[in-house]
Amino acid sequence: MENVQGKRQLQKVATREHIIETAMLVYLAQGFSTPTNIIAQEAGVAHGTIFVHFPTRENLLFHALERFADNIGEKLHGLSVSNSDMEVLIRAHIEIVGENEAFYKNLIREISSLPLDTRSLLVFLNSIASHHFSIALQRGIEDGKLKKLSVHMAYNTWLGLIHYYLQNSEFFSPNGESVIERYKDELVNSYIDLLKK
Amino acid sequence: MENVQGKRQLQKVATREHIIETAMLVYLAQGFSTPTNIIAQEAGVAHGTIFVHFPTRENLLFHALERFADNIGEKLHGLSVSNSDMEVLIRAHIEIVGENEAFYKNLIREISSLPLDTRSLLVFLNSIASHHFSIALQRGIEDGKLKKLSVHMAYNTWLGLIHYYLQNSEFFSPNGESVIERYKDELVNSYIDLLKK
DNA sequence: TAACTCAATGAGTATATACTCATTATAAAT
DNA sequence: ATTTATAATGAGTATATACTCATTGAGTTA
Repeated sequence: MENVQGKRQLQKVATREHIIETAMLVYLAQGFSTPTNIIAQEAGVAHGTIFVHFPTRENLLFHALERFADNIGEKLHGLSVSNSDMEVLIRAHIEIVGENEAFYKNLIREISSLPLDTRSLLVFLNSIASHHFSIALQRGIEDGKLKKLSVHMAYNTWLGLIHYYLQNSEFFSPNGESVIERYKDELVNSYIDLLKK
Repeated sequence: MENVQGKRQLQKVATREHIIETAMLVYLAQGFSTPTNIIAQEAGVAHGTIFVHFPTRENLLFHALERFADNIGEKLHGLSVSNSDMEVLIRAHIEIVGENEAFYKNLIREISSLPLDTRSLLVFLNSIASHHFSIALQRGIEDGKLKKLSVHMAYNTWLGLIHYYLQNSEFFSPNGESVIERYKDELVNSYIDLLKK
């Protein structure tokens, strides 16, 4: 009976899981370069236990980030359901970003210090959003509502704007309030203004 | 005779100067978090010599960044001379960014790990550019060439776009070529398209 | 010339942090 | 019941790096 797992194996899986989940929480609060000893402490395990389950710090980071990316990726896929109108789409998009603001903020700030394999996770997320964006822009152009613009540049402008606010969030929201929550209407409205004929 | 300086004092000033200039070069090539021992090595002085001239690593960093900011700030002031046309202005602006691409790239990537006093340097640079931008936008709106837009949002959109390309430069220019050189026309043209009625 | 001052040196200290491994306690197998 | 396998431990190791300080040797002053 191959599937029967003893207490040992179950415990091992549970510990690994617990470490990943703790790491995700700690990364949100303290950034992705939080040392392994802090994560061990928060998880209530010995420092060495981390390395029983993950060969390196980067490996743990990768698994935690992958899980974030999976969650958000699923939400982004859902954008397609009914949104071919640009304004509706980017409003839904910024809503998702807002729900994961801590993740995006840390990712954007630290991405250049992250290992290469983790960077591809952001590329993956962007490519999902990009696809829906492309369809909505084409539609808007065909309907004569939006300017004829390069999809590529229009999308990068939108991402650039959001990233700029996330990266400089203490400047825009000095008290630690959510930047996206505070500026989403202004961001969506002024971006749509730019796209309109 | 107060101004007479002996060999000693001259030497000290020269060494300090040499360390700052070396640091500027090294920072451009290796990023602003290059360790002090590397800078000492490149400057051909002992590691301890760094701390004869600067109390902390951050202090050296501050002096080097301040010098970058002064140089660029002067160029940015020059934008005012003849540019009240938006397209001319942002083309001149991106030209200056391109001339200092390595500096901007490192600054944008590492700014969240830099000490607070150095961040104000970027705020300072942006406020100079922002002033010229504001004038050009008002002019364009009054002339009926540009949409009525919030100066603030229009400027942040432009900066966001440039920062996005700088931050993701290996993605846009995988071979290490200058991103700004390669994309400046496309960036200026598509941004101006967005502003036009 | 002798005494003194100080810029520069570089070996040494302090700290942070990733990762190792002998040991332990408990589950599993005999 | 005894032996074996292994999850977890935590003290220990290795490395990076900011910063210190006693020492040196050349410049300055008396």
